[in-house]
Amino acid sequence: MHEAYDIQHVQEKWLPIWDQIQPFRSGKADDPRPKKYVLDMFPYPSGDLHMGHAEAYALGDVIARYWVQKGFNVMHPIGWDSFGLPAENAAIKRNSDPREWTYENIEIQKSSMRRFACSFDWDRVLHTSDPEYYKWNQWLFLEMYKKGLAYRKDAAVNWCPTCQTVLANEQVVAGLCERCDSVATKKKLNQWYLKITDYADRLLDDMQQLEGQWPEKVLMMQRNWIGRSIGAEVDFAIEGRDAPVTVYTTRPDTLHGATFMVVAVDSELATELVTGTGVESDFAKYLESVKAATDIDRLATDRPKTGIFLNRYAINPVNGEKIAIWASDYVLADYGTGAIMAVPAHDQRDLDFARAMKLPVTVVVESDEEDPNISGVATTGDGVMVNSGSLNGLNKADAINKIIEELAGKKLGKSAKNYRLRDWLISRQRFWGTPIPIIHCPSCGEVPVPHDQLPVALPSAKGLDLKPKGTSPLGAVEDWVNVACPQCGAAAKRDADTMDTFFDSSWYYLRYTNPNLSDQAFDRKEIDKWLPVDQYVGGVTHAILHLLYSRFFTKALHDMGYLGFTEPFSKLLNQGMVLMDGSAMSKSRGNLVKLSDELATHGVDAIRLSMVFAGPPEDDVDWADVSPAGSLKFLNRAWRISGDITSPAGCDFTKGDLALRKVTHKALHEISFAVETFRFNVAVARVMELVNATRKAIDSGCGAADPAVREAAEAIAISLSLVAPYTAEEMWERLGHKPAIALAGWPTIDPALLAEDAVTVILQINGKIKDRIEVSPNISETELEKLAFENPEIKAALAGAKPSKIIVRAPKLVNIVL
RNA sequence: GCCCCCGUAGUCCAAUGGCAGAGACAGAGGACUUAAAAUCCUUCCAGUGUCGGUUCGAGUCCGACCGGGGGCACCA
Repeated sequence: MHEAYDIQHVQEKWLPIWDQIQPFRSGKADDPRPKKYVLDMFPYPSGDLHMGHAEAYALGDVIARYWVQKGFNVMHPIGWDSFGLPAENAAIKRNSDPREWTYENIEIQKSSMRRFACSFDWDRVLHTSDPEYYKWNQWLFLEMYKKGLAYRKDAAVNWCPTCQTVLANEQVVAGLCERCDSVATKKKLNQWYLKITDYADRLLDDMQQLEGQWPEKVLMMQRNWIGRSIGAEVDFAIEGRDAPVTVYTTRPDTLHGATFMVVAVDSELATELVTGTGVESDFAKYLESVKAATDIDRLATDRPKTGIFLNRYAINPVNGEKIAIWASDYVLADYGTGAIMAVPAHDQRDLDFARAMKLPVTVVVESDEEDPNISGVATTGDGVMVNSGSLNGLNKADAINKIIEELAGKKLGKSAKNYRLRDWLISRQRFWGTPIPIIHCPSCGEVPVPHDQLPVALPSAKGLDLKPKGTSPLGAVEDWVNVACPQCGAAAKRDADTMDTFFDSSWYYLRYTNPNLSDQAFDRKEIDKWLPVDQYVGGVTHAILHLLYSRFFTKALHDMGYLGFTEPFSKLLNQGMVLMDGSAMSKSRGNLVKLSDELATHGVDAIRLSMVFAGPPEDDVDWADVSPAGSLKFLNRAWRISGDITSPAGCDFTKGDLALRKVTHKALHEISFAVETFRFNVAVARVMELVNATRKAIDSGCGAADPAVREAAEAIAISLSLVAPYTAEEMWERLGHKPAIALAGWPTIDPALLAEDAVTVILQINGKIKDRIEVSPNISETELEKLAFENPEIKAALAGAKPSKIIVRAPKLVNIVL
């Protein structure tokens, strides 16, 4: 019988020893190693860890442990994103305080992480629901308030009728609440916003720094989300109104083709324009019907155009034509100026509207395509300007430049930019979040809570009705909400809303530098030492929200003088999801795989290895495709080698078998390269090869006593320590070393051992392989060419024919072209 | 509708423009065993979605199409 190691025993054996050694503490002041900040996205404490966590932390650990082996002072912290709705919902169900559920779950996850052998620095833990943390949320909010980055406004906001709270734009997905999939509605409310739009250009332009360091997909998603558009603003005089109406257009070149104007029906402008026209009641009816429609209705792509003529006219500034003003819901009140010039010939939406309302269509760009009047298809491409006065004959780009110049000269327009990005709504009408540190005073208005009164702590939820009812439960806590105004002392009320939890996670990576600091959010000296994050690891689900907000916070803090950098995460790795049979795991789907079951059956190392080896880290892992049993088999195979070694620890490797030494050094070299380029699956494959080669050397080669075999075994153990820490530690002990292998150090690679003695050269004729020859890797091109022509196969194939071209790539191939 | 990514054995996946197969899963056969498990060894299988181009040479670069996935979407 072949021995196999006892997984559970090995796990229990090493955990207390590692607790003692603490190989991953990064807080020592005199640490001479260069720094590396490796960060895993922190979890939400929603019960025990699941398969997705296991994948994410297995991958993050490969990176963190690799850099430790390479001699870096790695900060690899963990914390909990512990405010949020699930805790509140659980509290409602259990009739308890959200704190109980939250901190219970944190303890459960913490002990699972320890067992999973995550290389976290347990001295740097934070929870966003601790008053010591959210105090600094409040401080940060007030700093932003001072700078005008936090402000209140009335607006129609997204509202989830089930969660009974407002939602950020980013939290409405296809018209549904991202959390509970209820149809989101609109509600007019006075709410707190952060002015992220002030940073739109920098959020876009700074992505240059991230090119090649972040997944292209994420950069693309952020670009799409910010949605910068470049165009012009044009003033249209309005009959019977002193001030003109400004429209935004990306196609000022088509201004001569503007045959009507459309204003957003739900804009103040529309209401103002309709007043006194006699169509007020029809307008009101239309507005009501639009308001009744949900976002779902609005998103229907083939929805017919609707609208109402406002019985008023604008004057086209370039040709003096009187054009009708309509109100419609296809123009958005909160984008651009809420009013557009309609050019039906060259914009499909305008054309659809014109055809529905029987409005004129004037072609001003001539192209090969059919007249939109006939085809019903707007021509949106480039062409030659016609019917456009001074622009006639120009192409699109030239016409845009010229018209903007002309309009600017007459003070009728200018170039302009617009963004799809909107300001970030952060008020939430829920209990389990950071209270907004503002006091509303009847005479002083909004008053910030003075710094020495922070944190504004959450009261106990005891006896509180947390059920969603549209206003914050905090408003009902009399002795909490009623306070004296810090300015005039009069009776005033606290703002009862709490902050979006994305606020909490937008700066937590700064706090890890000293999570226990009590007089500041963070210490600039520590920040300068550790930040920016060298490697961020997390799911692509946060590609827009969390990453965009964090980038915004970093830039805002930079501008306030608190940070010396403008991008928080230098490198980003997005791991894929763990699926089962092709779809996301869920209880209702019946394809849930429990992490605890998998760990009990196969052990921590085999599960970690399976996650890492399943494929490229960015790809989804289908658990149906992986074999944890196979992983365990391999680990046993590797472990057995450590027991076969008969040479003493510390023996001289240079006396070992040269062939195996070369294999070992080449493997180490390739494993390093694969890890640094995130091809962890390839790195594992290389370790497997090394194990196979070592097995062969022991059984039928140089034998177990050869120092090269020990060298190989130690290389295997150290490589495996990135993925399978228990097995690696066990091997290390059997090899006669003391723990922890995590600190063993990456073996030094001897470049001389990477050089091949002989390489195979391919000999081709017309790209077809005729023969292979062994040559020295240092062979010159002329020498190689000579050898090729001396080769019998080549000679035979050539049969005296004269080559027209000879390609020599020493020491790889010779291709003779006839 | 606009934009992005991906198509390699039965499966998951490797391959700085240079021998398509590194590694694994599954399958088949064998060794060991009274037998099984475990272990070890051997082995089968595709020519890279399709068509065209660039090149001495294309899985890799370019173009079109087909298929799959994703982002944005009445954003003027």
